[in-house]
Amino acid sequence: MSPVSRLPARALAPRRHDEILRRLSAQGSVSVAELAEFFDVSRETIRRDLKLLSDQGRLGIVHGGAARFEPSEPAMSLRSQENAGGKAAIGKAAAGLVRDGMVVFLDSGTTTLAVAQAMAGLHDLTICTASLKIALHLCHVPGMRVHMLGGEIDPGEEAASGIDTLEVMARFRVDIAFLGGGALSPDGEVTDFTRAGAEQRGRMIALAGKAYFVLDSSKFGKLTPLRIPNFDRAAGVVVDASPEPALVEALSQNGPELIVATLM
Amino acid sequence: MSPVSRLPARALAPRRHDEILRRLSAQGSVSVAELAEFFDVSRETIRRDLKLLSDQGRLGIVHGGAARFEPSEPAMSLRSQENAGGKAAIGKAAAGLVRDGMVVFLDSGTTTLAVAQAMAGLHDLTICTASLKIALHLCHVPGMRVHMLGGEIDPGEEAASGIDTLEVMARFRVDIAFLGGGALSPDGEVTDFTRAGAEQRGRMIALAGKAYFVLDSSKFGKLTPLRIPNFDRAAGVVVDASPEPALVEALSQNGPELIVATLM
DNA sequence: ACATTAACTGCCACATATTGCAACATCAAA
DNA sequence: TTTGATGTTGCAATATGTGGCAGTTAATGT
Repeated sequence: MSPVSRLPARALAPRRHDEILRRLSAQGSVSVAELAEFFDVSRETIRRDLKLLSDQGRLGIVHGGAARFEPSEPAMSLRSQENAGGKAAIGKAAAGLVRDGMVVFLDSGTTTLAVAQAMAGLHDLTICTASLKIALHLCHVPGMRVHMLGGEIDPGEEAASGIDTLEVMARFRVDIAFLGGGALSPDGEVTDFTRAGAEQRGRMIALAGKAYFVLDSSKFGKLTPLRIPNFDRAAGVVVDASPEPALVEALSQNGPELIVATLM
Repeated sequence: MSPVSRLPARALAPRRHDEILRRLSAQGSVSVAELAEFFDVSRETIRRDLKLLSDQGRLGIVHGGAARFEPSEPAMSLRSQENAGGKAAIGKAAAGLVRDGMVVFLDSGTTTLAVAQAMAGLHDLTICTASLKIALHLCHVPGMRVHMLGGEIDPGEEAASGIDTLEVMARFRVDIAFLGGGALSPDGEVTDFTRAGAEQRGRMIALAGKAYFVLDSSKFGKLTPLRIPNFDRAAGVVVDASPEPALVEALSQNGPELIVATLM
């Protein structure tokens, strides 16, 4: 019988392996049938791939597919934080705004860390961050290039800041930025604790194609002293619960879109 | 589409190499067939191009094409467990060379991480490092200022490297530096795996008041391809077991002092 | 400008690797 | 136990890799 028609462009073996590992870290498990269809190869080929990766100790084979060994270690660091569910929802919604191939800036903070963890399923991203934990986490996700911004480390944030950070940041062409913040003030603006932080975030709004703030609901009532420059030019604010109507109204006047994320 | 993507039917060799690398960094992998058709040259020619670029260490060849270089090395988390006792001894001895108030450079690697952990008792240090884990660990130790060097993150090392790293590094006045290495060769020199690594370490020897290599005994017999510039100007080599007499002799001829650390 | 040299390229033959197919063994759930 | 899906293995087909060789092209020196 004549062999099946060969597709002109076929994924190279290592490409498949990367994708398999990426799906694993995103979904926790993969099935042979699903992968075979996705790559348009036979199931045997997929099984051979899985066997190979299993021999390298990078996954475990189960009947019907494969599963990862370490049950999401990253989630651990999040669970210790408060409002973990809300942050996860924000992370998922934020990751949904990202397209393959983009250059992404991730600010420091626990909410942006949740965004980082939700991006495991995406391809070919260039990540630019000043956060040690985000860099450490994302550098192990296949197909992501991580650029760490250098500078003095702030122990509270576990992130770099200062002259070097600002300087190098400006050299990136950033498609989308996710920024943290100190509070969502009653007049519909995101505000910050420190002068340096507000300045850095304002700068990033100007640099990035689109800039989103990610804030969980614990930041709603609060007041912090510094407004963020260029706030009206931000693309949106992603939150995990709907704020008071007055706040929503005020925010809509300012410009940025309000995105309320829910768990599924 | 990018305006760069149009090329004459036939391009000179260096032009092809540029385009290949461009596609590689954009797509993660390239196939021989696809490139041959695009440049309108034979597959052999493309393979020769890839071989050349591979010899320069700029990509990795796989069956059917080439992929971005990600040598599937044993993860750092695995390596750190090997010879833990020896590394701890080295760390303690190395920390003993540091005085309060110094500016300390710490290279990436598992042995230098042990040095970082052993420095907990010291005060008023300024730490300069490219390693994410070292920065994350030391930033929580009271009385230490940590400066993270930025750059592209190498997943295997969990550390920054590249242009930005070298550039910023040079701005520090470093009192003492602790460097890793790939191997301690039989002729009494420390050698390295990669061009970039050797260059960065050689640069640091020149910059630091005193530079010490820290190498555990598993690195003794090995051979790696690149010598480290300025090695004779290093202050010493800290190890956890006495190497063969011939190696000791060779090392003493080269200059650096040999320091054998023991667990007490 | 000319000649010489070195490098590049394509073609060929042969070695190797990857993949799909088919037959058979195993597993898991009803 | 039955049944459908999944895993395993040998084999053949196709794609890819390698080295030698000859023709061509670019680079260099005179």
